[in-house]
Amino acid sequence: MARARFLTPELIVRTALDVSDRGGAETMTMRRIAAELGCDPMALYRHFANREALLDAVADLAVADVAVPDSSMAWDDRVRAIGEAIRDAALRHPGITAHLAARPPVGENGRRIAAGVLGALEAAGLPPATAVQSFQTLVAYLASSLAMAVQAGVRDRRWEQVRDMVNALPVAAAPGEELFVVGSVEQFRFGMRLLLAGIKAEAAAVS
Amino acid sequence: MARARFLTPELIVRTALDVSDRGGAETMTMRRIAAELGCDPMALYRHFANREALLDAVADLAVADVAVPDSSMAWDDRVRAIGEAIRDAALRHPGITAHLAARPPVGENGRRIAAGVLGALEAAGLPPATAVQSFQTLVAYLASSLAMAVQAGVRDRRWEQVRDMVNALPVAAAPGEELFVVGSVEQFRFGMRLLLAGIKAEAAAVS
DNA sequence: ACCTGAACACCGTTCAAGT
DNA sequence: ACCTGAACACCGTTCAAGT
Repeated sequence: MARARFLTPELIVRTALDVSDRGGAETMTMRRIAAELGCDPMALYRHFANREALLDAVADLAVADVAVPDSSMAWDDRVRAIGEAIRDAALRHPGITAHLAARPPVGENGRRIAAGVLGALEAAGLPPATAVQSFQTLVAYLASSLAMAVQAGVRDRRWEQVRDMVNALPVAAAPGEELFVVGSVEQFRFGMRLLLAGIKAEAAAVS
Repeated sequence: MARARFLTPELIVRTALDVSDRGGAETMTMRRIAAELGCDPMALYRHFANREALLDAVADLAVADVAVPDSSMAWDDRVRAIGEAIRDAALRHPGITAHLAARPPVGENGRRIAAGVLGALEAAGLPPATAVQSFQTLVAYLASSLAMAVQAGVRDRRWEQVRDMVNALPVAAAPGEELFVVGSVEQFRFGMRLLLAGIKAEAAAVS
């Protein structure tokens, strides 16, 4: 093995995301990533303080290809588009989604996307303080939705318990089962609709 | 040590929550819980299939004292009250909150609370399918909010990065910093307000 | 029937050493 | 300057054995 300093943060992060894409969250260990790179586990600590810092960078990379629409698009369509793009990114990289959901990424891409959402909310006519609060609410909803979408995607006995519990709730009349699927796109869009309606009400109250 | 079968699921779960309350999530290991009980780690596996199953039970116990208001209370006040009670429970048991947020509890208490929320949503005049979708949206929002409330509560250098990122977002005018606090009660209530406004709009569209 | 103990196959990370 | 290797202090869980 060449001893040249071939190790860069970018290469480590890309390799870690690769490992996670192939084997899931639990395979993304310092030892496994190092093995993939052909280096000693401890070499990674030259570039990241610890495992969490590395996972932060991986989470930010996972949302790298989330596009932020420009202001020619209506503000609510912008928010919807960004939300769907983040959800798609999470489904493409399920192994890092739990980390993504647990802590909003504060790296380059996280900040870029956050600025896009906040811009849309200000275009909605919200005063800055309300825009930031709405932004935070959207982040909270998104985070859980990503995690749920991924968990619903894997065939998981444990997650089916949640779906079964929701289906067993006492409702007056039983609609089609497809509506009850936890983590589905339809469910995701319904939640976005509620939040956007709430934001519109805030904007209307101001103007 | 007495060899009598003193070990029960209830005692194990209560002890685990105790350990978590005192030392946080990372101290809640099979080995540590067993040490606290004065038994062998493997004795726990006689009552729980694995660590995840045990944590599920601990999460359900953590929301045991969340009260569900009866139907004399207005439906939206009921939803708000349950939300705040769950948030309070999470803050009282921060060590299990990440698990609680990652997977809605499907135990006795989880089902009881779920039925309470769903009852309130039907009282709002939503048709069953919409009520279930609204319920799921509330669960998603709540889950993230709990995790964020707990993370904001601990003095955590990493979490401060998130707050700093939000504060650094380009807004037209800078409001008071207290509005920007990620995980605050005010922020939590604002999100509930958005969702309840959205649910009211759904109910109005039906009637 | 219920609990134990040793063992397996891992972890993240520290520290002293190599080149 | 950068990487290595052994070691530390842990994990969850399997399996065969004890009483």
